[in-house]
Amino acid sequence: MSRKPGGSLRSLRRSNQEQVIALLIAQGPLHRAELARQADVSRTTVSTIVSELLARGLVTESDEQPDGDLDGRAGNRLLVNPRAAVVAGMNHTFDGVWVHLSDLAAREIASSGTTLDPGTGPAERIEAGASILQRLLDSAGLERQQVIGVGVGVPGPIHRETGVVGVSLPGQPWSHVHAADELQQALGLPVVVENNTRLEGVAEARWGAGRGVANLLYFGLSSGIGSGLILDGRLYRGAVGAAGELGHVSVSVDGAPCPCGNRGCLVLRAGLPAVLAALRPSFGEETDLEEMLARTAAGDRAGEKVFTDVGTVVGQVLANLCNLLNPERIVVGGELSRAGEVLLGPMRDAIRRHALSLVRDVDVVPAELGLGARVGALGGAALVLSETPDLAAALNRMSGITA
Amino acid sequence: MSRKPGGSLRSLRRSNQEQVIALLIAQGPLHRAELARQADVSRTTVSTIVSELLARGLVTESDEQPDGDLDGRAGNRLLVNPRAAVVAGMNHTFDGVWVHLSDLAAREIASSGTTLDPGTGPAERIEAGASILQRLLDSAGLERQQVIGVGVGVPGPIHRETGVVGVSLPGQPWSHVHAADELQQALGLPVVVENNTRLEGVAEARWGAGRGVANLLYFGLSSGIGSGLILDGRLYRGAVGAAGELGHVSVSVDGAPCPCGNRGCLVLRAGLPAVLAALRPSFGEETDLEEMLARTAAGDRAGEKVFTDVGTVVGQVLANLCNLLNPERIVVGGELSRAGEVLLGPMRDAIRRHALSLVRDVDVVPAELGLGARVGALGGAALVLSETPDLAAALNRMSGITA
DNA sequence: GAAAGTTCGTCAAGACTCTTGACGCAGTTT
DNA sequence: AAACTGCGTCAAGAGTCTTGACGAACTTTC
Repeated sequence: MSRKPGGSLRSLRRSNQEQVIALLIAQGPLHRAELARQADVSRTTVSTIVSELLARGLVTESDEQPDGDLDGRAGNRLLVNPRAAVVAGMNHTFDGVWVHLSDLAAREIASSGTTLDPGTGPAERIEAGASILQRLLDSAGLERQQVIGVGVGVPGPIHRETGVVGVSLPGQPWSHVHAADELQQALGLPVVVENNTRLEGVAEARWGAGRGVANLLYFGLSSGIGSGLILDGRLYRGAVGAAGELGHVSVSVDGAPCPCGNRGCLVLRAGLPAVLAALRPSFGEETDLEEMLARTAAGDRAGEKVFTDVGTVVGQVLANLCNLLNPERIVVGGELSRAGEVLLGPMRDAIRRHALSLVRDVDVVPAELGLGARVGALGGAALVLSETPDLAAALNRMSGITA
Repeated sequence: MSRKPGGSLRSLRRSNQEQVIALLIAQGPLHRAELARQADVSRTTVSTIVSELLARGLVTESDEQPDGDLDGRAGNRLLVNPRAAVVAGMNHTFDGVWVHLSDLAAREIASSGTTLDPGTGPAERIEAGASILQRLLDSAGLERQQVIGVGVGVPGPIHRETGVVGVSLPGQPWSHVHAADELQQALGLPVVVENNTRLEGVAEARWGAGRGVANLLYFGLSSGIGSGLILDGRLYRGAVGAAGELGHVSVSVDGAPCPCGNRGCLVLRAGLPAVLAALRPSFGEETDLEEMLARTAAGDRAGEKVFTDVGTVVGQVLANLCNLLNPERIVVGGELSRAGEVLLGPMRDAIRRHALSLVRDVDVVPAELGLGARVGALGGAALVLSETPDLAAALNRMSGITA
């Protein structure tokens, strides 16, 4: 099925090493006797394994005292060396690129980004990302080989097999770029390429409004409308990696024609340009989104009306989606999500009205991690953490720490 | 993460046993040297493991000659004893109950069913299923303990945690029955309860029109409209087990009101009663579905029109669904699927028109396994096969064969 | 038809890993 | 201070796998 579990005696040893590492990653500081109990091996065996891992620098001995709540001698607590191996996320948006470094326990090590001119080409963007990554690694005193993988976000749909970015809007820098290959070459590290919006969903699922939820829909409401589906705890991509394109779900069969070829697409009703167009008549051409949101929140009737309409139409789509996927929670992100309850309220109402009673008991909550390229970079790191089949094995393959 | 892979020396042995069993289940007859190569252990070790498994009756030595295509001595080929462990499926429909017995290599051992009066209550239905199962076991010379699990289909949605059947239509026998508990007690075996339609999807995914497809939508078009989602190779259930209720997806926001509370539900346009109502004016009250389908297939224009309309409306829903889930294939089953191309053609057209170009490259094919309770019973067995985390381990837990 | 070549299955000896039981140590309770 | 509890390590022993060798069975070549 998976990796060979047994095999020779040597692999038994390796397997036990990995189990010790996995326990330390998952549960933090533990002492040898506790490891022995949980791994169901003798304390002696744990001792020999731990001493080897200590020698290789993969784990370290913690000197904190564990607030002894039991009798007897307190054990020497061990933890995975946070410097032994890390994961990275890198998110390319239209504005720029952000890079995030995390340890295996999902704690931030470093995070940084830069803005880029809209005209910047993909090669230059990749270069910028690579140099930020290198800078973060240097400042943390880490070697390249200690990066288990990089989760990279780019705009647009990504073909699952080939890693090529498809076209969503014409004129965007990444169209038809073989992103997986180019990034792999530029970074010299294992790379997973994903859509920005999906990565935001992955980030919310691990650190944000979707913590601990197995079936989660992240709904990104911005100039485009995309989504990230976390189903049974894992990111769902679809056959060619195009799952979650909610913007072109049709909300009225004979609605306005959309550049995509379909009619009545949701994005024509609820995308940022459409919403701005609906707000302008009441607020004037000069007002920016920020202020329109503020005035709507303060009670502006015209603004409320616009967001009620948007929330209702989105809620109708979400109701159908609840019938189909029965998610436990829907996390709403993207620029428009800053409208808050004036948008989420009507969404909840529409779901309550249109979804089956069995599935309508779904949380609809705003995203927690904010906006911008950083969120997707968090998601990239989270994706590597969740999709590396065995983090412990990956860590165990690290030969040792040089420093 | 999963089962402890290493542990003591004893568990190393067990782990190697399980790997040998897993190879034999997955690849059929193999000889010892081949097992040794694939399991990456020495031939000596395989020999000792195999001799123990032979003694316990879990594997048998095949006497067929393997058509030696290589030099050298031919090995004695081994195979899992088909009598060592089996899985069962049991499908309760409105008409009756069907039971299916399969070995671990997914080969049919026995299959049988009976019809039941529509007024029959759940307890009696369970009793009928249990006695058929017992009869099949007896005729195959199998003990109860050799059944790894039973996948049971019942009509209506099933709550994931509690196993209680929810209400879809009033007056159906299973409403509010705690199916999981009652079946478990009656059968005295591990039970997984699922919705009929989902099990049909699972059956098509393993043996029918969805073989080898990781992302599959089974679309059941009958008096109700349900679906089974196979996502990344596994049955998707949703947060409370209600995923896939496509019948009450709304196709027009201000359509006719539906008993479910929503408006414009798909089932009001494409469910069997609605289709029959649309066909009657042209074919008369006395004609049955069978004949109407035959005459439509023979070129009846009025019939064609009805199925074109149904296919188009369904296709519009499926197009949205393709945008959301990007499935690789859609398998259409249920009674109405017998209409064939006159229904599937318009579905394909609608998908081509309304879905994004990235996702519209989806196969739309008819179900292959036919209709009736038997298909769901096949699916029940398939579900146990696919959801038993480690079949080899389950088999290895069998103490030995009595006969 | 015999000899050489290839591969299978098994045996005995040796290597490696884990466990058992004992001991000293560190901290808590009496 | 003494007793108690639990941690970490050591030495001896048990268990599993591997190595290298052998005879057996089948194919190819002379």
